[in-house]
Amino acid sequence: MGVSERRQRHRASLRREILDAASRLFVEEGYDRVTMRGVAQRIEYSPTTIYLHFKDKSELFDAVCGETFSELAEKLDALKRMRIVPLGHLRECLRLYVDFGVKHPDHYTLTFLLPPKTGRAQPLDASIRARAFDTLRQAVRSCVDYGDIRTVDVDMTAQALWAAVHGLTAMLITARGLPFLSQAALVDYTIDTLIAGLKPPATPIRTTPTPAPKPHSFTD
Amino acid sequence: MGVSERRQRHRASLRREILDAASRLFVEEGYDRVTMRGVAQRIEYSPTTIYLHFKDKSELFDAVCGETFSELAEKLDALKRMRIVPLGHLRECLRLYVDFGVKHPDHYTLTFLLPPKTGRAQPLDASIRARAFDTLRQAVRSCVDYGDIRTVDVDMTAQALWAAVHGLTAMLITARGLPFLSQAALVDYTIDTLIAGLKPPATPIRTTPTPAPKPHSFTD
Amino acid sequence: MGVSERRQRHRASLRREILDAASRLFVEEGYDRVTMRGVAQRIEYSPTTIYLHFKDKSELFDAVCGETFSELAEKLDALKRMRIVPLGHLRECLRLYVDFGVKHPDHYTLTFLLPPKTGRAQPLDASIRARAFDTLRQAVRSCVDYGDIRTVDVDMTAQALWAAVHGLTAMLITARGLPFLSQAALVDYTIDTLIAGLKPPATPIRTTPTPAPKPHSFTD
Amino acid sequence: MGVSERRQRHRASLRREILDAASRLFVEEGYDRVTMRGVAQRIEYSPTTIYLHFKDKSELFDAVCGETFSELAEKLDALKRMRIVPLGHLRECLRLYVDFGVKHPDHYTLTFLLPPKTGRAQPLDASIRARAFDTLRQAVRSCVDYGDIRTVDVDMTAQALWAAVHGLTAMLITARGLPFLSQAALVDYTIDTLIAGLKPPATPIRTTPTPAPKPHSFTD
DNA sequence: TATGAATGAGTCTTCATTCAT
DNA sequence: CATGAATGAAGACTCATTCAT
Repeated sequence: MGVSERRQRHRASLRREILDAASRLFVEEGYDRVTMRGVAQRIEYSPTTIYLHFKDKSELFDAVCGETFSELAEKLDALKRMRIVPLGHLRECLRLYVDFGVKHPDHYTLTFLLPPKTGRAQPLDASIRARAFDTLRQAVRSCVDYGDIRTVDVDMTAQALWAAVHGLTAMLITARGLPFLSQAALVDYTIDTLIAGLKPPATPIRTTPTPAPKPHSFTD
Repeated sequence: MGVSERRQRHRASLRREILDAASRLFVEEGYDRVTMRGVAQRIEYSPTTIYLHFKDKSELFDAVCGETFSELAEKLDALKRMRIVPLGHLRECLRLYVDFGVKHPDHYTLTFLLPPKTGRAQPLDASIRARAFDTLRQAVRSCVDYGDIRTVDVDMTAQALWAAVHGLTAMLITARGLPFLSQAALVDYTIDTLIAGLKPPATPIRTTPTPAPKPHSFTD
Repeated sequence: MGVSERRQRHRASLRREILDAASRLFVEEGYDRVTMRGVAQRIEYSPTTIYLHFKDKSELFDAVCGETFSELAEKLDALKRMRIVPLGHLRECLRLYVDFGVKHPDHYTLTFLLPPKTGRAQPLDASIRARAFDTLRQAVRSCVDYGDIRTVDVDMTAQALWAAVHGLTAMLITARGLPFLSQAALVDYTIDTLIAGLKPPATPIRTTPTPAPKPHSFTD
Repeated sequence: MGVSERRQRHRASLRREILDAASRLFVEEGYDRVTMRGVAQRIEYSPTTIYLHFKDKSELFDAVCGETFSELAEKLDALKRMRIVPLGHLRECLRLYVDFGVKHPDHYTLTFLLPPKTGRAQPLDASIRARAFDTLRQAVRSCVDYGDIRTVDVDMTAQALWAAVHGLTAMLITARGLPFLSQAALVDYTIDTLIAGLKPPATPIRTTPTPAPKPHSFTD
C-alpha cells in the first residue's frame, strides 16, 4: 500500500516534471526545435524515461497544450463565477484572453494562431477554440440583454471582439520585446475603444439624443 | 543575345518557381519542417539547384518574406496615391490589410503571424512590420488632424487598430473554411465598430459633463 | 554490478575498436578522406554509434593522436628509468624513436609526419611533439654534461638528431616493402654516424695539422 | 596561321595560369581541401574551363607535382654541372634538397612523405623518388672515390644521408612556423655533423688509443 | 573556346525511437 | 521503473563533373 502509493505519487510527480520542462521548452524553442533529449536533460532523466509516460513527442505536446488551455478555461469559469456586471465581465473576459495569450505565447500561437494543419493535433484545438469562443458569446449576449451593447447580430459582434483581442494578442506576441507602448495601456485602450464603438448610441449611457447621422458605415 | 536573354528569362522563372514553392511550403509546414529537398521536389529539380539561386535556407526564407512585403507595401502606396478623404483612407487601409491577408494567407502568416523566433530572420521581418505599421500611423494622424478621430496618442490608436485588423485577418485565415458569417460583413462590421469607438464625441460620447481628457480607460 | 561491469567493458572495447579503425583509416586515407560512415562500416556499426563515443570527427581524430603519443611517451619514460649511461641512453632514445615509428607507421605518420593543417588539431600535436622532443633534449644534455658529446648548442644538436631519426623513420615507412638494405643495419649505421659526428675531438677532428687532403668541405 | 598561333599561345598561357593557381592552392590547402571551383575562381574562369585542359582533379594535381619536381631535378642537374669538388657537391645536394622541400612543403609531403597509396598517382612518385636518390648516390660515390668519405657500403651511406635530410625537411615542414632555431643554421649543422661522422679517420676521429671501451653502437 | 545550369553522390550530424537489461 | 546502447531516417550543404549552348 504505502509502497504502491509512493510509487503512484512518484509517477505523478515525474509526469509533472516532464510536463513542466516540456512546456517551458516548447514555449522557448517551438515544437520542432524541442528534442526529447532536451526535455530529458532538463529533468535529468534519460530520454527513454519520457516514453514511459508519453507515447510520443506529439502526445507530450498535446498534453502540454491541453493543460495550458485547461488553465484558460478555468480562469474564464472563475471569472464567470464572480458575477460582475455584464459589461465589466465582457471587458474582463477580453482582457483575460489577451493576458493569457501573452503569458503563454507559444501555446497560444500553436493553438490559435497557426493554420490548423501545421502542428498536428486538431480535434483538441477545435474544441478548445469552440469553448473559449462560447464563453465570449455568452458575455456579449448578457451585455445585449442588459442594454449595454447594441447589436443586430450577437455572433458577429462576438466574432469581431474576438478577432480584435485575438489580433492584439498576436501582435503583442509577435512583437515580443519590441519597444511598444505600455502593454497594459494598449490592451485597455483597444478594449475600451471596441466597447465604445458598440455602445448604444441614442439614449442610454450617452443619453442626449445624439443625432448620430450614421450609426456606422459612415461616408465613403 | 537571344540566347543570353532566353537564359536570363529561364533563370528568373526558375527563381520564381522556387520562391512560390518555398512560400507555400513555409506556410504549410513552418520554417523547421520545410526541407530544401522538399522544395526541390515540389519544383521537380534537384536540391542542389536551389543553391544556385539562394545561398541558404535562411536566405530563401528571407526572400520569400521580402517579396510578400513588397506586394503589400505597393498596394498601400497605391492606395495612398488615390488621395481619398482621411477617414475613407484609413478605412481602406484597414480593409486592404485584411483583404491582403485573406488573399495571401500563406505569406501573411509567414510574415506577420509567426513568432519571429520560429524562423530566425528578424531584422527583415521587423523592418517589414515597421513599414506597414507606419503607413497606418500616418493614416490615423491624418484623421486626427482632420478632426475625424479623437485621440491622445496617435501611436496607441494606430496600434489598437492594427491589432484589431491583424486579429481579424488571423481569425479569418485560421478559420479558413469554418462556417463563419459573411466574411465581408464581418470585416465591415469590425472596422466600423472600431472607428465608431474613435469618433470624436462631437456629440459627446458620453454627453454627461465628462471632463473627458482621457478618452480611453473609461470605467473599470 | 555484473551487468554494469560487463557493460563498461563492452563500452571500452567498442571504443577501442573505433579508435583502431579510425587510426588505420586516418593514416591510410588522410583526415579529409576519412568519413564517419567509413569508420562505422569498418567496425560494422551504424555511424550514429560513433557519436556515442566521440562528439566529433575532430574529437575522434584527437583521441587517436593522443593515444599514439601516450604510448611513445610511456616507452621513453621506461627507457629513462633504466638509467643507462648517457651516450647509451641517447642512442637508445633515437633507436626507440625509429622502432616505434616503424612499428606503428600509421600513428607515426599521423602525429609526426602529416603537416598540421591537414587535420586541424594543432594544440594537441604541438604538445605531443614538444614532449617527445624534450626527452631527447635532456638525453643530449646529459651526454654533453658527461663529456660524451661536444656542442655549442644543445637545442640545435637535439633538433638535428631528431630530424635525422625522424627522416629515417619516414623513409622506412614510406619505403615500406621497397628493397632496402637491412633495416636494422641502416638504423644502426645512421645513428652511429650521427653520434660519431658529434664526438668530442678529444683528439680533435682536425686539430692536428691534418695534411688535410681536401681543404674544401667545411669552408664553401 | 597568325590566328592559330595566337590561339595556341593563349591556350598555353591559360594552362599555365591554371597550374599556377592550382599549385598555390594545393600547397595552401592540401589536396582534399582544394576544389575545382576554388581554382576556377582564382583564375577568374568558369570551373568547366579547367576541364578543357585537365581531365580530372587528379590529373591536374599530377601535372602540378610533375612540374614541381621537374624543378628539383633540374636544379640538381644544374648543381652537377657546376662541378664542385665532391664533398662540396654532396653538401650542396643535401642542402638543395632541404631547401626545395621547405619551399614546396605540400608537394614534398605528398610526393615523399605520405605512404604511397594515399594520394593517388604512384608511378610518378616512384620515378621521381628514384631519380632524386640516384643523384645522391652518385654524389656519395664521388666522395668515396675521392677519399673524402669512408664507407663500406655506398648505398647505405646514401640512404642514411637521404634519411637525415629527409627528416630534416619533414621536421621543418611539420613544424612550419614553430619557434625553431635559425633554420639555415640547423640545416648547416645537421649536414656538417653527418659529414663529420663520415669523415675518414685518416686523421682518425678516434685514432688515438681511445680508451673509449665502446667505439659506439655495437655493444649494447 | 568557354560557360551557365544542373545533378548525383556523398559529407557530417541530429533526432525520435526501440530493445535488452 | 529506468536506462544505456544502438539505429534508421533524414537534413543542410558541398563537390566534381557533365551537358547544351
